[in-house]
Amino acid sequence: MHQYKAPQASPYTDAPYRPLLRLFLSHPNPTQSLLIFLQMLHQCEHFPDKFTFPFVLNAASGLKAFRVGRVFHGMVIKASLSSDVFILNSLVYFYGSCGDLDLAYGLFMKIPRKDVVSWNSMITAFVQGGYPEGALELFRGMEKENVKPNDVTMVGVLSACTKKLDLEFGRWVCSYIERNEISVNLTLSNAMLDMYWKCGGIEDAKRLFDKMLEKDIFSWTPMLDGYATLGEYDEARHVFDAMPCQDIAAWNALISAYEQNASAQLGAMDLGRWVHVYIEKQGINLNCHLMTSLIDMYTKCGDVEKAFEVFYSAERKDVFVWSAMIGGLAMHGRRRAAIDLFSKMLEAKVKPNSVTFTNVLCACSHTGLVNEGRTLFYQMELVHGVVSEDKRYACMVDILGRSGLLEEAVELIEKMPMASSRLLELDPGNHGAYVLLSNIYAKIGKWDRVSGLRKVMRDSGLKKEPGCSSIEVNGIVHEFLAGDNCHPLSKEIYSKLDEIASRLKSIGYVPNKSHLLQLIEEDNMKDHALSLHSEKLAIAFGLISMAPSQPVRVVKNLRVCGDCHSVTKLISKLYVREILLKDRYRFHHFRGGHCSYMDYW
DNA sequence: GTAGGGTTAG
Repeated sequence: MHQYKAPQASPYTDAPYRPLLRLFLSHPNPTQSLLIFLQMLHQCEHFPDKFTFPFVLNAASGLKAFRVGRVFHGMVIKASLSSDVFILNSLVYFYGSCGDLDLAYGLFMKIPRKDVVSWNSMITAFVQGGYPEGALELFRGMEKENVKPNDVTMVGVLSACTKKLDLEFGRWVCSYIERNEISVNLTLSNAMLDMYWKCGGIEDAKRLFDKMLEKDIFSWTPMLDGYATLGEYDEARHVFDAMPCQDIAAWNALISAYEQNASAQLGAMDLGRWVHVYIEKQGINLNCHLMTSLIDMYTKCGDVEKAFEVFYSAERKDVFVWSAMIGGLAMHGRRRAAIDLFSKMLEAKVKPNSVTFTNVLCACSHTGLVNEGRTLFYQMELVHGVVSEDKRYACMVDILGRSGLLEEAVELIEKMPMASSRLLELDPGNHGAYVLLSNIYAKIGKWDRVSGLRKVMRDSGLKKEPGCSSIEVNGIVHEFLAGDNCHPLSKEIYSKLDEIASRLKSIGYVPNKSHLLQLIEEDNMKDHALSLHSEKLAIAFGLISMAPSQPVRVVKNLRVCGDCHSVTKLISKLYVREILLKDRYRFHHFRGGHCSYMDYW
């Protein structure tokens, strides 16, 4: 309908500018790319053509800039380019990146002649959007439509297997790749490797890794991560030494693996130190991220001084570094130090966030600094503009409850913007707030509220984790559940517990059964089972199997109960033992009949 | 010109 025009004169081509645009749009910073693009739209008379939109959409995908991408989609339609398969594929990928799977899928379905990239874009969108089943269904759909999958397809499919932890199907995919002679490049090998590790095909992973001729950081990191997660720290160290270069991701993989592993908090301390020394030796730049991980690791392993060393060595400290150190001090009952550090943070003009407040409130909560806690709580919003969240309300309620200010605690609960019935919606996986509220209600005798809360928990299918304690003896981690008699030395452990009980009785100790919190957390237990809590089993095992000079280090997944706390204090005196007990919230250091937490268990 | 792998702090 239009007469022919030279390309540079047509409003629908940017051909003269394309090389320049491409250069700008491949800029590592997509914001810059988009700004340059928008500037060009304003300044030149040419309208972007079909070769430019994929670049532009890519930049929007990288930024997850939904509204910007929507505008581009509109421009595509206006320019009658909405049947171009390249642009459609980019749009599918764009909507997927923004997490809108419905829009992505709707568009995908409307692509008249889908090519393999269309399928791959949609498969990737499903995998990255947390819907691996959809990805696998599409893979089957491709077969039906006779579209031949390529190596990129297989990366997506393997990624879906990894998300589903489906080793069997993952293995089938690997054999499919072989049968169909799909070219296996480094990326695909790495995807296979990751799938094997994450799905538990450890031997397959090792075999594949040994067979690989070419390896990069994406091949090494899963190996490192795999061994560290398995607790095979010697192997992890070998892998690390063999790595041609160790980047920040590798370090983080290693450090976060320790934290997720229960034994990490007990026995991996040596490796943790080694990691730190290695980082220093290699002259790796300790960024704030890594610094935070190290501080966290040291405090979780019980070495506050080492954490302090890291903290003070930092030239620049962001809010994460400060918060981690404050949290670490709180965890160890170093209340003054935690509060002083918070003041220093304010002096350093670092703006506290909600986590900082939670941590500093925890320091008050653990050790009964009721006035400081109250002041901070009310300053938080007024002075610092941090909005209260349920976690911090919980801390404040805890402070008041522990100090016997039950009326004030109840008042605060009533005033909470989120009523107790809404707590589940806020944080469905966390029943800590329930336990706390139950505890408060129980203390003031509001039993109807307690049973009401328990009903909500039961109805919502909130599973109570069973209490479990671990102890490392001679490099082996032993785990105990409450009332457990699976351990080979079970008989000896129970006779040690009997001995402990009679020695405690002889000095006039009466078991404390009033710890309702624990009855709620471990409610399968009856009162008479109080003496069988997992931490007591672990401590008894430590006493019979370790040299008297060695401190007994126990890690419990839940909060330690009041009776166990009192008993452990007495054991530390009667048996002249140093006992370190790490529970879900804090680090108790028992020595000579005292705990670093005093009477605040 | 479009699609792909590890890490992501309290």
